[in-house]
Amino acid sequence: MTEPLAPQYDPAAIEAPLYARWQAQQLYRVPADHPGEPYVVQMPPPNVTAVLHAGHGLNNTLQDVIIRFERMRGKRALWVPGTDHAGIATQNVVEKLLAKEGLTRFDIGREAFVERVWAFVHETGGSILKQLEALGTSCDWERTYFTLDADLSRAVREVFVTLHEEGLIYRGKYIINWCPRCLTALSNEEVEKEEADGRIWHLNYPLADGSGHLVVATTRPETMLGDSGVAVHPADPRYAHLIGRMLTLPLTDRTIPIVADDAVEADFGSGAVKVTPAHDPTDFEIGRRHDLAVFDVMTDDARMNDTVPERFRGLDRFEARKRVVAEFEELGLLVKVETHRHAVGRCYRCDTVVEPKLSDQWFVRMQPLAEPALAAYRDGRLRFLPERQGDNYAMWLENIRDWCISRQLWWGHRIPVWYCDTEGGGCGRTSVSRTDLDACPECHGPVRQDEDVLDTWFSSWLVPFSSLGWPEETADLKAFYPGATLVTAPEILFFWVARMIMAGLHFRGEVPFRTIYLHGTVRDTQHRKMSKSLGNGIDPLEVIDRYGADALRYTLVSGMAVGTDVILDPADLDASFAPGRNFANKLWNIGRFLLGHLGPDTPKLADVAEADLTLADRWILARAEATVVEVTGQYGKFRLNDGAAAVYHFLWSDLADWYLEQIKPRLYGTQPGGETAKAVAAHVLDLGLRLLHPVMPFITETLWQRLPHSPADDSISVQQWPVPGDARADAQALAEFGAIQEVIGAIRALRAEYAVAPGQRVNLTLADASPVVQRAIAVEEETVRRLAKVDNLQLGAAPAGASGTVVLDDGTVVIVPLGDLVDIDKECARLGGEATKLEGLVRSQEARLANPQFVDRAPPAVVAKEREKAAAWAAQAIALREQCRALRCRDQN
RNA sequence: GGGCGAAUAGCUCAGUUGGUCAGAGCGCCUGCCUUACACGCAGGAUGUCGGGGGUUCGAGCCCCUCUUCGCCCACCA
Repeated sequence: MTEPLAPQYDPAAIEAPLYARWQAQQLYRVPADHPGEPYVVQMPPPNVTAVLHAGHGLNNTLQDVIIRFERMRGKRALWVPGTDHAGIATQNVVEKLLAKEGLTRFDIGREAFVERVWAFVHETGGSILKQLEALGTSCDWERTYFTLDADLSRAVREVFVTLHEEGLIYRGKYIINWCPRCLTALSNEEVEKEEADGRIWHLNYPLADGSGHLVVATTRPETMLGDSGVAVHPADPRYAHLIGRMLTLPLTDRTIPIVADDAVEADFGSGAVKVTPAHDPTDFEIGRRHDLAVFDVMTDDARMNDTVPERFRGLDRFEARKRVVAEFEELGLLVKVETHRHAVGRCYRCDTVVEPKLSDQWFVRMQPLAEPALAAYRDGRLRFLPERQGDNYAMWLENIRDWCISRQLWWGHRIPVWYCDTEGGGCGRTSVSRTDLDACPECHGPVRQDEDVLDTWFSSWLVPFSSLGWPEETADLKAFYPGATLVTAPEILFFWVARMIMAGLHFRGEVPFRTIYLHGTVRDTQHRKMSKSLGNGIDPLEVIDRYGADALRYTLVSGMAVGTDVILDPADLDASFAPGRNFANKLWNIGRFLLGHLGPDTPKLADVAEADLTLADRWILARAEATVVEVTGQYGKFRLNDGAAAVYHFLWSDLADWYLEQIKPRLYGTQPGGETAKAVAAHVLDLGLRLLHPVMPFITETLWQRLPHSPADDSISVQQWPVPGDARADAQALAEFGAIQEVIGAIRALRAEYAVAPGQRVNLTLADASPVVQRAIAVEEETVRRLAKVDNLQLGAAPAGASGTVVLDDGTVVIVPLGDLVDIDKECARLGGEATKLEGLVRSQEARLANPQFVDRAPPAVVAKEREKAAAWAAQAIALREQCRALRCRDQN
């Protein structure tokens, strides 16, 4: 792999072959006995049916940057990939496919359906992992897991049975969230609340004895068919006399009692609440307290069932609502309708309005699991980035509710519970078992396994240890648990992150990771989340195809500050990915130019005599040193964007714009010292490439392999991370070459201002040159001549004739005689203007320094600094005025 | 209803403990195809740092308040 670089940067041509090579070399394979301190990152397992989207791209890029950085730092860096069986999501996908054949899952039956899903998963599932490869992800693919694999299933079962034994899993009849489209229960977290403008109907319920009526307010009139009471607040004087009396429930032949309950808010609505125990969690509790009857009036798909009067049966809940309201109106029992803003819960998978439903489900008692998880946060064992996310975490744990884990689905881990039915002549025993049961352990009669499966998250909350072989005490488990950092989106903080922490503490006694980096979301220019339905998504594969994975990665990383979103314009990929695309192209050309001059004979920096180093050499080495410190610090703080920006600046501005320009004559052989320049250039490019490698792995590898001293068949991704001392700190070189840059900049600005033809050479006089400038010019005069196209260069007094002038911060006066190009009056006006500005600054500065409050209270260092500033400005202003006078004076001669 | 966050150049955002902090990238303007790169080079313009008050010798940076967005949580039917 050492052919010369192609003239054109073609990411497609380098990326895929490199990835294949890394895989073949098993660079990211991490056995348990791998050297180094462990650093483990668990990839948030994408849904097995998922297609790569921008969110995956961002999430996995960030993880890859972190893992590559830590790997190069000598850690035993392991990144564990996997996929999630994604119960509801996957089942929905396959059901849709079936629907195209005109079939439902009930038509083909459970066994055939599950087979069908497996076939689908084997056929198309997991392709997202292939897509991740295009990003350059350096995970250990040999460890790829699937949450329905036998070993992870075993862990799931072990956890279920253990928690059950500990009394932390129970079954019971409660109001749960029910999705009438998916036909399953959902956990609280799986319901997305959405504020919506709704209505609230005030309905008249007549007293049974005809002596009056009571008005109830409801947002869901259709549920009145299931009412079994009306509740008022015990201390509400309006209704005190009615407590205990009976009402006739309209549209039905039922009589229901009026009860008093603290749960009622007297101020809201009419102060009287209709109680529907089967269709509302609060009502369920009220019903329990007052022993009210329970009327479930809906089918699983949210139609009115046979318990309601015939004319309502079969009606969808929203149809039924209209019908009920209409009938109340006809009967003159509709008092009023008001608009009302309230939260509506929707299924997070299909967006259907969730129905509170009374049913038998399995739950995990969360309080005992939440307490240690909260303690781990409070005592600092967990760290959130951004920090404020920790409050979210704590708040959720403090108000935790039991977790409904059973799902009425077919795709997932079947609940390991077997019933010995009494109707079948059995003993009625319920068996919770680690192994499949064929017969009742008690009476040896036939058993029936629970029909339900477990919530998808009941397997993914275990992956920090189940992916490492648990419940076996494997070498992997010892070597890689606990992990170091979790990188994910805040959306799954409760679904996944918090639960992993609870499971980790409960089953392993340690938090599964220490740092939780919750990154932002990729959004469009209107700040909308990218989604398929909005059609505003960016396809990472298309971006990779057009600009390369490196360009995608750099753009994402550089746009991602901790705690912020990344905004990209899906309609303008060119503009969106310009930063990464431009930078990658620049790097390619830096490589093409520099590597073309380097060869096997290029000396190592260590073999270059100190005395041979020019100021420019020392300067770029000092810049490299500073960049090593900066980038290492920023990556270490997960400020990946700041780290990336620092390398960007080093490679583009310092190396390409200045150093490479400076050494050209030495490279071309028109000046001596070529070998030294090559050695320095090779050295700092090597450092820069290492620092950039975590962000742009492909192009850095490509260039690095062509550096003179890179071992053959080696990879930059397993090289050592640069450390301070790899280059060298040199404040003097920074200052002196900085002065050269200032002088050149001043000349260029003058040239531009006076429209000096690009090829035209000018003369230069440096008056009042500071010591730093003098020292710098003594050794880099040629650089100034060449980069600013200067002919004669002299230190001393201003020459005769019209000239342009710039006064540098250190007082050095840069004078470029420009003859006819200069309009003396204009130049004087310009200089005078600048002088006036400076004099203004000096005056305000002097006022400040004359203020005893400031001089006494501000730290001496600050005061001294302000004094220096004032002096420097004053000197500059004087120099400007002086130049103006000199200009007019010379003009007269 | 509660909690949290954000408002800085045309756009997307940095600005970590108050004293060169008014910055970067993209876009824009001017001039250049200078034998690595026009996805480039050189130069340049642009901001009462959301409004108002306050603390301080000194405030994008701290406090109060208002306005506008966003996120999370929530059993007032």
